[in-house]
Amino acid sequence: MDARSARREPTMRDVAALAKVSTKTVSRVINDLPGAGSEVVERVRAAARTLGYRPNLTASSLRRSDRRSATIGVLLEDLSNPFDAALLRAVEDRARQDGVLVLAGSSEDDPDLQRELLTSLATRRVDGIVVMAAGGHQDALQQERERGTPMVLVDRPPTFDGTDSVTTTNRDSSRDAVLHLAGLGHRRIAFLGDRKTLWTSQERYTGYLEGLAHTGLTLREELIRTDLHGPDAAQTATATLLDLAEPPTALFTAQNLVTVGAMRTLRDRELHHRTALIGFDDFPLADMLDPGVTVLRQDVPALGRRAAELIFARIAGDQSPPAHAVVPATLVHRGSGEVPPPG
Amino acid sequence: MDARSARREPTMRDVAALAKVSTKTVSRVINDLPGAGSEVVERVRAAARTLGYRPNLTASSLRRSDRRSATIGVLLEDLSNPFDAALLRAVEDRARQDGVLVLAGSSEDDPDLQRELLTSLATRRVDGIVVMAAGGHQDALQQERERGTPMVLVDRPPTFDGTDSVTTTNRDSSRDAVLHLAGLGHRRIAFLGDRKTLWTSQERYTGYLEGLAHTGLTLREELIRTDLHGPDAAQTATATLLDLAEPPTALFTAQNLVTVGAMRTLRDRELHHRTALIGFDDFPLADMLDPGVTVLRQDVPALGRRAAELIFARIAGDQSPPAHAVVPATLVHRGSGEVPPPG
DNA sequence: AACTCTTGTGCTCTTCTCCCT
DNA sequence: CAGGGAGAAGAGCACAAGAGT
Repeated sequence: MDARSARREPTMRDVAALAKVSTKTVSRVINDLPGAGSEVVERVRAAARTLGYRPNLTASSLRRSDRRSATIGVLLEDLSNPFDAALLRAVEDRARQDGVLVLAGSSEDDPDLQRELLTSLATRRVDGIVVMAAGGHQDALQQERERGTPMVLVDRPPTFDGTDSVTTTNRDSSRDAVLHLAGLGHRRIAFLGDRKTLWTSQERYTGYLEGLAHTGLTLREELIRTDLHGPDAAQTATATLLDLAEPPTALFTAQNLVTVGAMRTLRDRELHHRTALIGFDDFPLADMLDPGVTVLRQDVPALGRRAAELIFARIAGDQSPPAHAVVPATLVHRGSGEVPPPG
Repeated sequence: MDARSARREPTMRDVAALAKVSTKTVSRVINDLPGAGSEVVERVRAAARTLGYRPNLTASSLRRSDRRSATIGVLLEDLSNPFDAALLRAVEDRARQDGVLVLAGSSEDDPDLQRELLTSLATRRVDGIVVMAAGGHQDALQQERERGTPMVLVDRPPTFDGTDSVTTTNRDSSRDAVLHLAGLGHRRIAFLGDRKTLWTSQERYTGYLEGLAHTGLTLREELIRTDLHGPDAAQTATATLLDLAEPPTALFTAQNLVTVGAMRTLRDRELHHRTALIGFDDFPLADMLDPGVTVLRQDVPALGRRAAELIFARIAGDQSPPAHAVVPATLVHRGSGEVPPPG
């Protein structure tokens, strides 16, 4: 096979020449537009088939009046993260309905990298962008938005006006988790969260505070650990908490990897049946552990679906005021969150 | 903000007009080509900035002689699967070095859907395609390849000639797992695999057979369970195995979800400390279970990296004979694979 | 050397011609 | 000859290559 021979892709002109019609007629046949007799249609189809002609969407979108690229951009934090991956998949499913493909990118939560990816998408003239905003300023996003690019923010809301978003009930669900623990009699409930710059972290922390307030518990600074980036940090932070004179009897871990780190320490100290634990975000096999891990489960597919619906509505010309959809998370009881306080 | 006003994207002509130069000069400045005086360069840059000009890559690639779209396609089975997601991410990282973006799609292991995605990529004139071939015939892949599109198959090899591939040591590693179990004295080792049509399944089964043969164990048909699609099927299949008059003392589960299903049944019957288990493919928290799950770990990032290197080499014009890279999987001992046979 | 002009890329849109009732 | 539909011709989309000034 000499597949790499410089065999030029056949063009409409080639098809037109073979079928002995004008290129415009070929265009009509290819795009199923009226104005071509059935005999001509057949001739053109046959010519296209023998030449192996395939339309060039980039050339087409350049000329067409709607100027659509039939492509959207999806900028997440890390495509290899299961949460992000599920999100991407949900968007892809919706996009396929419209024959739209998805350009995917990982911003690494770095505003500079996000800006680069953004311009990269812009030069390709994508029809719209679904984006998990990187921490820090959203200048690049706002600029892009103000140029008129349809945009939906997912998982984190925009810090500027006029843009749709889809988020989870971070605050309310966190409060519910604390209420659940307090309802069992826990009075010393620790909070373990990751980077404070993340909007989701802040919301979950606020929800934690609301939970304490609702039950009349007093905030103890020594039970708060934040900026835990990754399971290792969470592991040592948990150890520190347990070494307190009055250690917590329950832990609320506000992120996936933090939950894992906390679990490791509880296990190491054989406390996993004596210290309660509720984590934000579900993870595989959470039910197989001993005890099963009680979590707040986000409806990730719904998050992605909603974001996709919004972006395609905007692309289709929807002019309604910005929507800020909120998808509820649910408390999944598996055991670790139902451990009562000692005594 | 009236972001959606039909403000036309500024073109090179607009910039040229404002800077009072020809479009070609603008082109030179934008692409950092020589032949523009420093004073003119500044004038053009300023004009581009005030207009908010951004080059149109689709128009550019149409005209340029290399005709690159600076975009590649990545077709996997399911982007929300952690394995696929890690692969995508690895390819993306490599692509970023070349300023290339990634069009991602899920084929659902459906040849028809794969063909659709393939033509969708083709109409966008991607520079190359990394693809996890769907089961069944690879006609569409072969056709696309024969048109000259650079292509690399990942995780599964091509059934046609002239195309690069990157796979894991499915067979050898499976054999090693069986040898490991046999070395502990196990004589009744069961095989649980998923869809037989999958190349990886077949390879792992063959490795299992080789392992038996190397240690002089006889194949027992009743210890073979295949076509287990998902954890539920694996769970019941495991139950059936354990109900045999002479049940297996060790299980080799040839896929992720099958491993999970088998574990559930072992747990339900309190056999997880008495029946050995080795699974193919690592998964999060495998070390947190009791006992830790011994697995064959694939080096997914390496798989993706290798695939990306190959596709970019081909895009750059590499004409060397097709490469078939094989990335080794490693046996990670965590306990479940080290359970000795009873007695 | 520094710049401009013209042409061409694959396709679609608008305008126009032709031919048949 | 009016009317209409099938098809052709040419311009233009945003940009780049090459020859020319």
